[in-house]
Amino acid sequence: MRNMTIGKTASKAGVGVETVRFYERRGLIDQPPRPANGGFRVYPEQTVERIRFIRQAQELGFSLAEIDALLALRADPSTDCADVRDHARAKLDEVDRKIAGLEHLRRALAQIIAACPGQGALGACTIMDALAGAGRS
Amino acid sequence: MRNMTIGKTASKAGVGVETVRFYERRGLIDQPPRPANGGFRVYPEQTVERIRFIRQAQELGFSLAEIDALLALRADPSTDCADVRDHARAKLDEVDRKIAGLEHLRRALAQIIAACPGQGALGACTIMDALAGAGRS
DNA sequence: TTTCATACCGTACAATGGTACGGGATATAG
DNA sequence: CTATATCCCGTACCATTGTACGGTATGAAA
Repeated sequence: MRNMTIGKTASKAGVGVETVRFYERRGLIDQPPRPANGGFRVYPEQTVERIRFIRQAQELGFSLAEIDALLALRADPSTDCADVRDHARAKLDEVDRKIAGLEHLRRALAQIIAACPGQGALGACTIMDALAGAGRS
Repeated sequence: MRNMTIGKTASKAGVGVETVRFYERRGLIDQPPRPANGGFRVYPEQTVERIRFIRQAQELGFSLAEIDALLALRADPSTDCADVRDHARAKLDEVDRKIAGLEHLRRALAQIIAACPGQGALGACTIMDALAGAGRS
């Protein structure tokens, strides 16, 4: 099953053909060898694994730009495991910050909902008041 | 201070001039009266408040499309406060779902970081293993 | 040999919320 | 009167992660 076409590679990796070409343009996967001038791309099995790496990292919240960096780390023989862990930690911090922001938002929303009388004309709608910034400085 | 130019209105509302025109194109704020044909936009004080409403709602996590709906509710005399509360509750649910997703992610990241030996060659890097999908089915 | 799937390429489009630019008109201050 | 600020409009661009399309070439199977 080695030396696959792009379609075979894409389906094995669980992505679309266009996605593979997109990753190639993005520089996330190597230019595959092409017979002479302009023939079909021929992928080694390794490429499937590389695409899976990309998708897995995406599921862990890494952007393609960050995955670029992870792949560079992986390719560098002088990389220590601690370098990789630093990236993971930075991402964890980022996730924590996002959660904190959303929880802040959640509290604000919950509060204006709790203060809402639940029915009646808009003139007495505390949510509309909150949106209009009634309590602004 | 009524009957302001777009620049004055924008700065009072705390946004850029382009943003005001963008909101107008988007239909979020009314076409302001224009003297005869093609003169300058002249805004009433009300517009400043409307832009503030938009920004406040954005801070509470509403998209411009959702703010469209809120503004329509506000303009409709038959709107009951409960209608507004429904929107706020739907947004709260959405925020809750986002938080849950991020917490899921957080756990996954924390787990691979905890399993990391913290130093050493990449061959033994459990984070890289996790990214490569070592444990895939 | 004909047909069909698949491959190629470049470009445009999707959603979001603006920002920037170019060229021209006008208002306000000095 | 002149200079500068501000306004006008239409259009393109920013970032992100792909997806879609049109036209063409090629490989493989029947």
